[in-house]
Amino acid sequence: MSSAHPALPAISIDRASPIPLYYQIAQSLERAIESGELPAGSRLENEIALAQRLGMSRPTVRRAIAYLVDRGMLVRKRGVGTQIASPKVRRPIELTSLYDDLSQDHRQPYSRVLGLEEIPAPDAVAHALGIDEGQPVYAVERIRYADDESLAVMHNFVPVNILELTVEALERTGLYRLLGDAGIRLHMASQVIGARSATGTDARLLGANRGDALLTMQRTAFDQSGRGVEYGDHFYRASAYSFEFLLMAR
Amino acid sequence: MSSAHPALPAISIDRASPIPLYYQIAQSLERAIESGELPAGSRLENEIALAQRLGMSRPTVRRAIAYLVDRGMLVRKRGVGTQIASPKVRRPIELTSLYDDLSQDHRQPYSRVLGLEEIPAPDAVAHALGIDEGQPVYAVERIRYADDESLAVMHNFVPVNILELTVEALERTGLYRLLGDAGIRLHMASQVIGARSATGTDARLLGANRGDALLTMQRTAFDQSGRGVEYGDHFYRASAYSFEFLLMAR
DNA sequence: GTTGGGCTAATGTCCTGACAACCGTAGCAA
DNA sequence: TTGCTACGGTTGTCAGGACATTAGCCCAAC
Repeated sequence: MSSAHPALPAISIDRASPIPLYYQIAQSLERAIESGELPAGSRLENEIALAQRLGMSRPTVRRAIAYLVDRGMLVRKRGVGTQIASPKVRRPIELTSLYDDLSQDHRQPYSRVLGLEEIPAPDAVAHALGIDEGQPVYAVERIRYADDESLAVMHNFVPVNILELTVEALERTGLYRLLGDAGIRLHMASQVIGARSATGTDARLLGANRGDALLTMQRTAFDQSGRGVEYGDHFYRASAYSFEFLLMAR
Repeated sequence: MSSAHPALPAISIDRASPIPLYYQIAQSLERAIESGELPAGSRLENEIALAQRLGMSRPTVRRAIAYLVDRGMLVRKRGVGTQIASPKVRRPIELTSLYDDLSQDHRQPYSRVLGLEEIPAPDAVAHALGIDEGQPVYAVERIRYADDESLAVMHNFVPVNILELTVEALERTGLYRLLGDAGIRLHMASQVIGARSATGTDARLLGANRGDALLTMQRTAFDQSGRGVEYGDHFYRASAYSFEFLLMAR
């Protein structure tokens, strides 16, 4: 039941811009899809026609489309055409989302720094980050609150040569923002998620009860060159927190 | 410290094969990397040289490299070159892994089917899958064991028009294998992971104790056209199970 | 009614060629 | 010694073309 006449989205291209043409096309299409100008399920123009209409080559248009297919916004079927994917599947995966999804809620996130020191990397941390044992790392202990309710206890380890950490900066903007500001772009993260019951110490830190269910996560984040940038070991009040994310096949 | 003379991996190409050239190159390179012929950190030949040596065009070689960069096996830096990524970051994300990672262990997985029936889709299930409420779906309840130890209780819902389910098939090969055999290729999955304490019923099913920490997961899986294929609501003994996976940025 | 062939339209693969942008380094000049 | 510049090497972008492969449809033949 897709429309027989594919809509012709308005695509503005600036050939003088340093932004690559394929990326400009992709963004224009993305906007048209998000705005509903190209409704889910409808067909996109075929590559040849689109290329001609925009006055550029087919490979460039193909690359733009491939980019959007890769993030799940479009679906291509050989011999058939290209369709706009359903909104359900459109969400991109964000590395930071596991961390900072709070700020997208209406709740006000806040982190209190319990401790910040420079220590030789413990074995487990060094191994995860791929650095030598004993190399100096920052060790940070924080409690995360949302609306005065304690949510999580977070332990982070960052090699000192990555960036400089201060209590003020950590409480102001959060660790991942600081990494980004230092020019470190995260590429992938290895995660382990589990659960356990709260010990007395856990409970006291979180203001919870002994035996309450906790959600635990260990994560190692790598930058684009594969260098280990941060190792974290956290636990969350299960009654107040859950992880939500998309996994892509392959 | 990368080698000044990049190694020249043996790459066998069959131009008569229906397998795309870029994919043949990518697989050859992948084998060379996995085997250690191309050690982590070493530099790859530059695109031009590689293309000439293989007797094919630069775009084809570029596509092969892009494929491997995308799955984290290679790291490219403009103006510098292409390096083999560290093994830590090399593992691809597998949708099935959250399900079937047990078989990669030495432990013997086994699922017992407690119930299999055809029911009208409950609201939550229909909403997750993007189908109309009341549409017929299979409802499966299973217990997963590993070495006679109960691990998880799994509830799955699959639209009946996707494939035919039987108790025998489910106990023989597992749901995801059945979906694959039916020609359904999973594309992405939305997941929510949380934790809670076991109720009396939970404990009885799992052979655990009331109040034990449980790891919970709800997942909706979509095929390549964005069609909802399976919804699952599971809980695991936290002492025996954890989720491990890689997240890629973007 | 069913099957099979052929046509059409669309995406998939691959080629050649050209230029741009970027990184590191070597060399030169202040 | 320090800082700037120029250059070589490498990946990034884009054009235009050719042919292959696939899915869906219509229609003829059985």
